[in-house]
Amino acid sequence: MTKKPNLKTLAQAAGVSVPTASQVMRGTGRISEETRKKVLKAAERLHYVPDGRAASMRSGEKREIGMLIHRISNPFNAEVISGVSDHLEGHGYLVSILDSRDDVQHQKKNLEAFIRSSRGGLIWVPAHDTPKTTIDMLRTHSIPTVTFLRQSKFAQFDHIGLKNTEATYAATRHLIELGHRRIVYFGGEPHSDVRQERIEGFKSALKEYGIDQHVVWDAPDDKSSGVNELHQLLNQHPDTTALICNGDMIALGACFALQKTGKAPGKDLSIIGFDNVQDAALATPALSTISTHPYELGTLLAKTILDRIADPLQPVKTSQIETQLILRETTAPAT
Amino acid sequence: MTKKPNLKTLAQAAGVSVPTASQVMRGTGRISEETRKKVLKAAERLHYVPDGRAASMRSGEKREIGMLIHRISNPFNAEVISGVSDHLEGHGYLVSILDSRDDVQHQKKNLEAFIRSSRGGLIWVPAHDTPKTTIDMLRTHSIPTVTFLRQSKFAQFDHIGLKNTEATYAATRHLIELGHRRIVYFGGEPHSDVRQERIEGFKSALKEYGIDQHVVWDAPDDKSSGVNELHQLLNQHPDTTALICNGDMIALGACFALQKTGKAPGKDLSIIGFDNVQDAALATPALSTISTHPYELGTLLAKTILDRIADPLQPVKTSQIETQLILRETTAPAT
DNA sequence: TTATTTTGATATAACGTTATATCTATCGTC
DNA sequence: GACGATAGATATAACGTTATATCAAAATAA
Repeated sequence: MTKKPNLKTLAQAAGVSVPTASQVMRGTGRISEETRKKVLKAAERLHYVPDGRAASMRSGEKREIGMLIHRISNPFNAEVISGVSDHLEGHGYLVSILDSRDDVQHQKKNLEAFIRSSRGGLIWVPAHDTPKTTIDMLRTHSIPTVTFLRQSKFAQFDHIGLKNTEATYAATRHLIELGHRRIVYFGGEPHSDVRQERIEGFKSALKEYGIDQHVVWDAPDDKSSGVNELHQLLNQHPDTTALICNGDMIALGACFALQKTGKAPGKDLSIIGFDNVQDAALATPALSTISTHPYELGTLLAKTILDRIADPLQPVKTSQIETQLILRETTAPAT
Repeated sequence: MTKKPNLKTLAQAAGVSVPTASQVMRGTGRISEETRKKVLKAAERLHYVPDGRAASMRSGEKREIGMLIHRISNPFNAEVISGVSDHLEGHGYLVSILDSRDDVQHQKKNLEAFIRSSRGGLIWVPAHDTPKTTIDMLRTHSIPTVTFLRQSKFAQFDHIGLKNTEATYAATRHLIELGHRRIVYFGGEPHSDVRQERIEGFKSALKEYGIDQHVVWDAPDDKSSGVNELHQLLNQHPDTTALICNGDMIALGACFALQKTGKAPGKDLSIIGFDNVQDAALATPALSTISTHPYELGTLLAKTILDRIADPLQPVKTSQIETQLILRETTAPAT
């Protein structure tokens, strides 16, 4: 077992000085073709790879971007990650992912380790109820940060969100024009800001059509929750004819629960999801939903953090991604 | 904007020397209670956080473990990640994830960056057809590595896999005992070793019962592929009565395609999946499948890499996780 | 008492890079 | 042939830690 080669080893093997070897490896400085070849050959032979820690410490450059997100297995997030990675890898960055599991304790631990590891930037979905102390920690270390989906109450970071209010407004309006009057907003956590924006659009469409009553039903955003909660919802509000859901998974769960009781999504209850996950199109019946553009969101995130790194003092930027109402088989005129 | 504090700043603020400050922060050495408090107070005030790069470079310790996996959005992998993280965070490690997308180019880039960043260890699902050069790169830098699910042909790493052969043997045998004779192995890439192991079990069960003919059908492991490929499969082999699938997603896709033609999974065609993802239980009809234990797999991975880091020269270890046949509604006696 | 150990701190060097300054040939110019 | 300019290399210091050796003062032992 030979020891790991470093610049000194490499320089000796190539018969040059350490700075020269360094310059060859980085392609900087004035170097003759002859010595360049000598060094590269030696590097090849020794399998030399520079130590990023030392390089980063000395130069101040940080070529690693971290993403800290709430659910790594969420297919929407996976698409975002692809968008971010494709763009940043093209700029010579390594993108690594941390999973907070939407838990502030995990998140804090991860962020502490993150700060210690001195990465170049953070692309972040803050966990629900992220405390001010966590934000302060980030701010004092002035790490270039971009949030997405969820925004922090306590600080101004660059942010990219979805046009949540517009999306649910359009969806609700569509249902109303189909003749629905008893529409329920189904799913999501009470404290979620994103959800609050969506409920905003929901309510304003109802109001516009003179429908005063509105029902909002809290429930976790997963499939089994959709299955379990639907019956209680229908028990308590039996005149419901349509659902705007906080996510596709809970919407699909609701479809499933409905079918179990012999009723048909679309025919007996109109349902609209949110996210347009792959399963939405493949379900029976196919789920009407709101489509977002996660890959483009990822690309935009990458550009935004590069801008922020390039100029840390520029004013904070915020943008919103367009959404699109996709009508499939779970929406139909009210009977 | 004040500059980032370092040990020197901290030591000055506390009125002690740099090594003393360092020792207080790490809780090592002989320190009086009085100076300890002084330093900790100053650290609090300055929001001091040590620079992990410098610490790691000097001490040789690497407190970050990377996972490089083929599909970050796969729910099975997400569970594995949870198991790994829970265990390793308890030992003071940061776990970060890289996504190779099962593409050898992406994988190579990621590994190069990984080596540069000098992490403490790698937990890895090698991409399909990973070339020898990639393995060589890893070996020459002697990074503690554990593979899971897929094993490398070119090198001996610690490895944790599933009892693939046993699993499909048991599943196939169950189908045969239900009276099925025309069973097809459905899904997976031709070059996959994992799949090869599963086909092994499939074939040996058939052989044991004197069934010579066996059909293996190649197809990507996702839902839409299951939808698209099923009809061609049934066209070419119309006497098929049961399917052993390479994954739950393709199995669910097959169920969907079958239902579209008015046939019933279980009744008209028995289907067994692999993985026991959440959707398997929630589907209609509920999918019979093979259950694995991803969280336990993660825990075992964490323990294995810690052992390897503690003693890099110990002999290579390999283990297999038990599987379990879960019978739901898509398996029934042959008619 | 003197010698010896223990306590609590510090001085110094090292990890592997890169930025900056410096140095020596060689070149072109007049 | 003297001059400055330039090409191509190198010496030195610095990034922020921690390991090791050292040191003075206090405590203990002989």
